[in-house]
Amino acid sequence: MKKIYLSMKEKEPILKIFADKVRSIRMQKGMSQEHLADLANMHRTYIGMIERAEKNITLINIEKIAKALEINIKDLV
Amino acid sequence: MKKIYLSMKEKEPILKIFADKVRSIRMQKGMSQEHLADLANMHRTYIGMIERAEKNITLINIEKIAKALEINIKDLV
DNA sequence: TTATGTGCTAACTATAGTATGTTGATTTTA
DNA sequence: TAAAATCAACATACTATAGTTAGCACATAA
Repeated sequence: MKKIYLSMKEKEPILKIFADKVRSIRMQKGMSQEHLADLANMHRTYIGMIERAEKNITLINIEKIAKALEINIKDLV
Repeated sequence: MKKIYLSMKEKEPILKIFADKVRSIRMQKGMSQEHLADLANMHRTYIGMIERAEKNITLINIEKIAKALEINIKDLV
């Protein structure tokens, strides 16, 4: 039997808000997804998934991204 | 072979901060873990784990707890 | 063309989320 | 004060999904 992986296809509003903030702040800083990923010690494609609101990110990773973007966590939620 | 479940034994600072905020706001409102769990549509023991900083909570659940406590997400992070 | 940036599928491993049950401490009430 | 009820810690253990990665497609730029 084939497993199906949807992972957040329906785009929870809170994830969409988070996603948009990450993307807009990253672009403001002229940073590529890959560069942000390196700074946050994450994988390029994971940042992509976050910015497409496809993953329900955990608090520890929210903090990692905030640090990489040099902003306060509060400004991401 | 026996599986070992440690789940966040080392208490990440960010989780501890979150945990303490949930607990203090919950107690300020004279609410039991069980009552908060009901309001947030979660299990009693899960709230306990969060308040002991044993789980790396996801953004959707952060929002659920904030709503149950009638506060802004920003005040939890 | 070659390099850079992103989207997207797929698949795997680690762990978050859910739940049951026991213990012990404190509070309430009979 | 004994019993009953309430509250929370903690040990398991299962299932769902977050986290990580490889690889291909398709732009646009240089």
